[in-house]
Amino acid sequence: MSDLADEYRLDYFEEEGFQRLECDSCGDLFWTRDASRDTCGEPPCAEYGFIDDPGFEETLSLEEMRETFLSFFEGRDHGRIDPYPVAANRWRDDVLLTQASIYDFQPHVTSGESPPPSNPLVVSQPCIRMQDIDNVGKTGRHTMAFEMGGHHAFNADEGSEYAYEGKVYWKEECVEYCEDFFASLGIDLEEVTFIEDPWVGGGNAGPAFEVIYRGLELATLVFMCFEQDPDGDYEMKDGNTYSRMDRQVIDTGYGIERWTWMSQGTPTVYEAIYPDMIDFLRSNAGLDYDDEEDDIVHRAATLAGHMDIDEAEDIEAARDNMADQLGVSTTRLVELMEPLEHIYAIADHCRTLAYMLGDGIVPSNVGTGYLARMVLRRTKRLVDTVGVDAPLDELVDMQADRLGYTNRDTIRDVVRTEVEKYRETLDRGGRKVRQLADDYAQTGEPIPVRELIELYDSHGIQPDMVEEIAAEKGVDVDVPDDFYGLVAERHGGGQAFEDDDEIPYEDRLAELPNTDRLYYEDQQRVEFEAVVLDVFERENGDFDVVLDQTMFYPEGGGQPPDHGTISTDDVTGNITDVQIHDGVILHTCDADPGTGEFVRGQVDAARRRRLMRHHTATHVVIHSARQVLGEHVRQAGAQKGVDSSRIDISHYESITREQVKAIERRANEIVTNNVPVTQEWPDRHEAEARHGFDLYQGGIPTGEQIRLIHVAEDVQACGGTHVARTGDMGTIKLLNTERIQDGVIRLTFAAGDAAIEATHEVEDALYETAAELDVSPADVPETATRFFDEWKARGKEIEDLKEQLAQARASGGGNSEEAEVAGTTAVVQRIDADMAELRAQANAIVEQGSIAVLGSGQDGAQFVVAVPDETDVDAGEVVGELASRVGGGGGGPPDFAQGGGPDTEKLDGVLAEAPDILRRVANA
RNA sequence: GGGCUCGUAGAUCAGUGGUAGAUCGCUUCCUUCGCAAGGAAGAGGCCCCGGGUUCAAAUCCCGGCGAGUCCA
Repeated sequence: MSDLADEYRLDYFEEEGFQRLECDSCGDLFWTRDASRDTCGEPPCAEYGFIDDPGFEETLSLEEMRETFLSFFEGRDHGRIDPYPVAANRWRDDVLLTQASIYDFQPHVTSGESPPPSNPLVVSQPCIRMQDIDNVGKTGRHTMAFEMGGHHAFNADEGSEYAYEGKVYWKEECVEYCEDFFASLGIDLEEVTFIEDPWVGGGNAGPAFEVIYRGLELATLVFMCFEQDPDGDYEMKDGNTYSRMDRQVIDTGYGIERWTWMSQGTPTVYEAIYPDMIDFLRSNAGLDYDDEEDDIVHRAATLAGHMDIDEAEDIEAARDNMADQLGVSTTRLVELMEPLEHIYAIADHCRTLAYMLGDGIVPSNVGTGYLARMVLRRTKRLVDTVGVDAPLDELVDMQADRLGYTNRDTIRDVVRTEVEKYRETLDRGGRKVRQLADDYAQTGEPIPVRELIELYDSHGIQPDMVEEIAAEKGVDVDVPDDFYGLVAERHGGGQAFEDDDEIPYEDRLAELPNTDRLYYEDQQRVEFEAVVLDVFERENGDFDVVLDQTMFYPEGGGQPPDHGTISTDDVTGNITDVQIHDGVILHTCDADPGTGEFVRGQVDAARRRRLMRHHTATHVVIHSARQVLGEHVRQAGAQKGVDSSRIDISHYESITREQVKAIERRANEIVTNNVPVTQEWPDRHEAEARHGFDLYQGGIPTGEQIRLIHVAEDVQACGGTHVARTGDMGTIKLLNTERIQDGVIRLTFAAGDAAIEATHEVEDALYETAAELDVSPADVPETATRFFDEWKARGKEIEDLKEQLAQARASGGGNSEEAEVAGTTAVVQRIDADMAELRAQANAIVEQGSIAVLGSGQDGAQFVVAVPDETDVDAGEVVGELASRVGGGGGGPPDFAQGGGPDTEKLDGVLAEAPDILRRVANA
């Protein structure tokens, strides 16, 4: 095993007279110019040393700090690039949110597949880290939303075949840049420490420094140069072994907020970065502190570094400790600090929401939408707790305004919709808990944990809300410490792994050249000639054929593969599937054309035309949906087909019929305008700069160049095949909309002849209905309503008549037998009617004070037995006896029972025995 | 992507195999100059849809649709 220690021995440190020391308090190793230092300088080993005593020469706002950082590095040959969205899933599929500036360049740049937009480069990247959520407001330094300033350099060994090559700069230069930047802000470099803190993440690793100044970590310098390798020489803190790779990436993170805070020396970072919002919230919540109280708050701020819930094992103990040092009671400290902490958190969470919603995330119960929902609900709770009297959409808007978002109306609309949904959930939850509390109030037992878990997991009701409501009803609640652990347990741990499509002949494929993709050269052509490069026999007897070039479109981007034939002079084979693997296209064929043969290919033109129409229509539909519903609409999945296609879009409400029509109108306008559909292959960074990340509606392509499809003013990165002009689609028809998740709507549509076919189906159904009702199609809805109303009225009338008939029969005899049982008259009667009528009849007889035993031969043999009050005969038992004789069963309460069986022919005989049975039961 | 919960009168819900209920709201009448309130009577249900089990399903089972919620 190699030691990482050597990695930290820099010539720069040597030349500048640095010492490598060990922290007296935590034992971490660090580098410093000041040989007399005892500690590493980071809390909890030290306290904040800049509160009310700014650490830089100048006081800077967040905006000024960002600009200072960017222009410093720009002036040192770093290309300045625009920040990426906070929704990282817009350009990569392995994470949800952007958590660091290096995310912008993963995975394609860090892997060497694509070149960086500039090398070296500098960026100030908005990030969101949900894992810090509990620390926000408490430590004074943690924020969920923040800007990470990063200067990055991508190095690759000479001769390696990456999109970049050679050395830009490495550790020595990086540390020097960092120190120069500090120096440019006028600080004494003697006070800075570099703590050795190896970094591991996402299969890569490397040495790294945490850069500390006056108790605050201001930057992290990561030197990514290892990759996971079971035979590697370096064992890292995650327990895995790593080996050196042929790329070296400089990954730095400068907390722009913290640098701003350092320059101002305010009690917390929040007051430094959005002072106006903090002022607004404080005065709105009525938090006016006098000088003495203010003094406590300020002094507490210097100690707040200890509040980190990751570090401090017990937040209570940390508070006691602080109160002790400040000479006030813990209660008083909490009383002063807690409302402030809430306000800080509100400001931060609103900024987080502004980022998320501004980037088009729609609250939902899945993915990033769920995270947005969680943050919003938490924020709403804080706002209510601390007593801020302003609508949440206004608070989020303050941040959206500050951050310069242009879609502020949509953001507010989304927040209002979501707050309303939350209110309904709380209402529903409140009712549910009250009901439950009433139940337990009766028994006097506390509400059990089982119920609490159910309330939270299935209904989203927090245990503290249950406690609150239960307390009103005087019911105890026992919330266990490991509550959320118990919830997790209920979900089980099983994680299904998806099988990668392994190809048995992967090695041979790797040696074949990439197939020439003729379908990009001329998307309208369906015939071509090619040479067979290789043939692989599949297990089921089919063959996978590799050609030097092909017109067949392989499955991809939601577009199914082409079908068709390939033929030599001797053999013709049907192509049933086409797949692409690392640039090599496999044609699944039911015949073997023979390696080296010359083949003619013929694509199934009708199928392909339909797929192309649907693919272009997909672009047109999402473009129209964005125009009708708003810019936040984004593709959340799509599947093209031959008869219809579907596209899932993000949207926060269900879509109205009017909106569907508007989308359809807009889409067909584009069709009617008959504009050309064009493709181009620009450099990916150039394309991103020109069109933004909305390009990637259908997924993230790889490579230096990406293919763009232009349809009218719509531009999307897309690998599919398209019609030449929009008019070729003929027409676009939306067939259905459904809400497949909260916040995700599925639009099903058809284009061209498929649209006509789909319309015919709907019309056929309507015309058949109209013919059946004998009215014109336009009158169908009205007629259906009338029929339904009449049907209901008749049902009531029949019920009424049955009642009357029963009364009449009961008083007018009929074919009934009478017998004396238990001092009462028993009426035994056969009426071949349904159960409802039998019941009505039985009730009528009982009202006259007699026992009723009724049988029906309609629909098998059925009985109803009813007994007047205070007559000692169990109707249930009687029915049981009767029913068992016709091969069935029955039962019911003692005064009214029903039953039956299949043997209808025995009915009369059984009814004749009824008086005997009644007597037997009465005597029992 | 997975787990869980729920669909019954206009609203909120009870009913967990055996005659579909409560509260509020609604209609009419009584009391009142009128309103609020009170009293009396009444209307209002494809028990989400489709299959299955059963003599019998709102109730149990399966599938679908719709809503909610927790987690990745």
